[in-house]
Amino acid sequence: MWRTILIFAVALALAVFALEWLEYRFWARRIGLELFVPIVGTGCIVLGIWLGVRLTRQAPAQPFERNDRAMESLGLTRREYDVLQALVMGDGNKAMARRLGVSPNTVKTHIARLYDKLEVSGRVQAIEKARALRLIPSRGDPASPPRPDG
Amino acid sequence: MWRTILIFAVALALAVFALEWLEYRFWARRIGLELFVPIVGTGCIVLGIWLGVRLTRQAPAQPFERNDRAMESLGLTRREYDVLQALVMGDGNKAMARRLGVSPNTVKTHIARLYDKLEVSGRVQAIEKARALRLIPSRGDPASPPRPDG
DNA sequence: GGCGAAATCACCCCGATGGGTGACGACGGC
DNA sequence: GCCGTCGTCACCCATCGGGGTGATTTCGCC
Repeated sequence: MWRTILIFAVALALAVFALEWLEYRFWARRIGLELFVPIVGTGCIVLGIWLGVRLTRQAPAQPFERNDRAMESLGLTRREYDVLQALVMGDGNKAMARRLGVSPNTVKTHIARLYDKLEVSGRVQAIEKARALRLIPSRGDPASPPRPDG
Repeated sequence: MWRTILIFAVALALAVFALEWLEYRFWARRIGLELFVPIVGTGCIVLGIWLGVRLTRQAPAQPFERNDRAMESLGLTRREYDVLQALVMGDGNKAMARRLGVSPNTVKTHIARLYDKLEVSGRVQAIEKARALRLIPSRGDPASPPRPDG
């Protein structure tokens, strides 16, 4: 909000200086006030629209960043995060085991720890909570950028 | 885009009429051009910002409309949609039965039909597909407006 | 070398879940 | 009246999923 006001003030000052630079008094007498004021108004409206668009567009284009703060506060390990991602695919434990190249029993262990740390019971709730904590992207989120740690 | 231009033109015309109504020539002479033009400019910039905000904020805030076309092409019945909604909550069959006021066996029947129609197997996949078809809102979607048949 | 965390796997138990079949009442359309 | 759909419920059965315990290996760290 304060940023908005600041930028607005700066833009206004710039506009005034620009008008001064254009010797607006001369032009106002030359072409007449009836034409000059609408011209200035048009320019200011365009400037305002640009400002408004500029200031309000920022939220929609976030490409999903994993909430690492929540990651470590929960103490999620690498492997638990792996099974979380496999969980989202709708895999059964057996399919997850194949995907991760481990035994189904191992998958079960990781899932149990995952439920424990997320304080949920059941796959659906786990996915729901993981999305709420932004550990994994929600439907419609843009593709996540590649990250060095995987 | 055309709507933008139209609204812009209308707003500009309104501004001109407003200035006319205020007898701007009188005021321009009265308080001086150096003050009058910035005042008009300020007003126009505010108007422009309002327009810009107004015009750009509507695409991201679509309040989720259920895809009724998919609903009927799948042939989902009322009750099947009910269990779908309960499914999203992460309920077990027993909890769903309590929520809907029917027997767990009935819930199982509806769920089986639901899986059949959605061509999935398992709760997670069902929710995923339902979201993809926009039968139910995704995480982060605004609350759905009340619907007479909903 | 010792320690702890992480990862792996096995086993048990039992309730939950998915798949299938059959049945009954209600309701609307022909 | 007959038929199809919907909603409801019951039963069987096989598998899956969640909870718990215990064990081993691997790895980094002190």
